[in-house]
Amino acid sequence: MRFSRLLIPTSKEVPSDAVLPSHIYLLRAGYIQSVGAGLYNFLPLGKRVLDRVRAVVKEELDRAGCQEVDLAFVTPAELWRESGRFEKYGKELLRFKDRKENEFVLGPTHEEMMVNLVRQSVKSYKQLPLHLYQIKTKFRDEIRPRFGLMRGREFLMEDGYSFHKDEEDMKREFDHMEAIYSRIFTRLGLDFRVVEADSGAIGGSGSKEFMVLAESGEDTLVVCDGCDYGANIEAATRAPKEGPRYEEGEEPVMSPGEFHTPGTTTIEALAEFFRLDPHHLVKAVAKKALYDEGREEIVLFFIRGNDELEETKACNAAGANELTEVTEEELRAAGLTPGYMGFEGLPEGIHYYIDRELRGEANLIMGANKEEYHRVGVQVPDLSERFADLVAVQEGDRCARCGGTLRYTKGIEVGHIFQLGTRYSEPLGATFLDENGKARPFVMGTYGIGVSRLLAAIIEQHHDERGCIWTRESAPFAVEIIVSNVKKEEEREAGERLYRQLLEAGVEVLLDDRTERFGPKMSDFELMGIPYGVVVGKKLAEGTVELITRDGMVREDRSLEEIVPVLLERV
RNA sequence: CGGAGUGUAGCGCAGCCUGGUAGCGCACCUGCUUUGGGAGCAGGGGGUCGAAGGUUCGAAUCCUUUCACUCCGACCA
Repeated sequence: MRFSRLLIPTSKEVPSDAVLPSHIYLLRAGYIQSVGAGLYNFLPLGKRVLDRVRAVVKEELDRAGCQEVDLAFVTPAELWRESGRFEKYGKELLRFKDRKENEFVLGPTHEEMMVNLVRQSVKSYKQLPLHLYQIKTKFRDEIRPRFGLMRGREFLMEDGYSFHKDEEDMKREFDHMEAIYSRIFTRLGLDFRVVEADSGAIGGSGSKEFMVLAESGEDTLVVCDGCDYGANIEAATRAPKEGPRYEEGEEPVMSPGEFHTPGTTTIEALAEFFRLDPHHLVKAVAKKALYDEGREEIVLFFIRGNDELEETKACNAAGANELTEVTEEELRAAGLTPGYMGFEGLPEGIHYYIDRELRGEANLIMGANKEEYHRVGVQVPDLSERFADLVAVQEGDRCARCGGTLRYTKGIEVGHIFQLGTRYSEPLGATFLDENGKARPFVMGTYGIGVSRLLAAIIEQHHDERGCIWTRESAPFAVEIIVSNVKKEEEREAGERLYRQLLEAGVEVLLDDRTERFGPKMSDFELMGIPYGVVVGKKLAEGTVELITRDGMVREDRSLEEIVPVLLERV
């Protein structure tokens, strides 16, 4: 295509609200245009990249035996009520009514729709397994959209759903999709890691996330330097934390009892007061848990003094939709004693959970539920239903698998696969007849790739101070021919000739035939990030052109005869 | 949802305090010159100043209401 005819509104100005390289460059290079909070238009260049990325996803999925479908974007609210997610999904669901006052939502994900489709058309185990997917716009009314394509409200997502006769076959497909997704991200040139994850609002048992490693990622990952363990902080586990080492006979031993501890409402103050490592102290974290139909209650979480509460884990333990902050006044109103709370002697009816690493521990200090008093020599009773994994893995903790050291790193979530089980098929009454003619709910898996987010992820990982650097399978064009001065007949003609040759060879090529000077053309080339550039200019007199590899801006002179074969070899 | 801030030409901004003909840079159009790193000169087009109401002889400017957007936090496949 000809640059002079393409709508590529590049800009020198850095958009004031953009901070991430991907956001800045995609806007400046004319890939996308902002239209509102979390809403973007894809301009010709952006659309080309989107189509290429989408094509890679489609090609791999089709080859893996998945079937593409396209479901309605507007979905009846009734389906969401059936699955129980109308409430649980919360404010992210954009709801509205049609002229007949029927309620609808814009699809943020399509489990309900897909189960509905399958329950109407699949009746026998002979039709299983079945994997259907679509690549479609989704809408989630995010609380705070930001970072351009990274977290938009409207975005393009590949969502796949597999249906199986049993757990075992579902797990087979889950592993299969892990391999397929890995192929997709590898083809797109991404450095990523597959990590264990929390299942969030989608539900289900096991889930894994595909994380593109980048400083600007919004997710914190825990990785092991000794093995290939990796997990989202929300789901990461560790070997039980070891306490401080003491000399023989130096370990703290306390006889049970209450102790007057004025002014020790924080762990630091308490550790100071007893001259003890916080490892021996029990921290109480209070949260307000929100449930369906607006029900809310105060829940307490007890963890070690040197640990931090991991909210997602805590939320799962409490079975709540959401946890929010609770004020000191609310705590007192519930009969609690902020700063001095412990799990013994709590008022009736207060729900609490204890971190599983505290099970069986003794010689602890914890609040006595009495102003200015702590209990010492506490032994944790075996209340099996109270224990849960509640704490955030910290840097330096030990790996549960190999004992190696755990570290944090940042990642961009570009894919997520779930072992769903019967989470949706059961409430929606989606069943098939097995070999014995018995009705059983489908066992499901669900899989998602953030296609538009991938554009941002690719740029986050592949850019320099001048602009984008697209990878081979994501680039809007493979080659850009830069005619240095189109008013020079010989340069223009040589450029045109090269352009025709590459087109005939089937190369996606962009010809910069604008009357601009050399400077702006080079800057635009660098900003847009097309992998290869060919400068037709000065050196034409010697029968050579300049081949530029965008990644690293490596320049080499090539004769007019060899330039086409050389390019064909590389793209 | 809490805190802060911004809405003036396509983009980035000044003007507002102290009311009196709506400006600057970039971009755009025309002409000439220039052409290997975001050119120069000359001329030109474009804005119901986010919206509604009020005060006033007169409102971008003061007052009230409202909408939108952004940032920080909480939150979030």
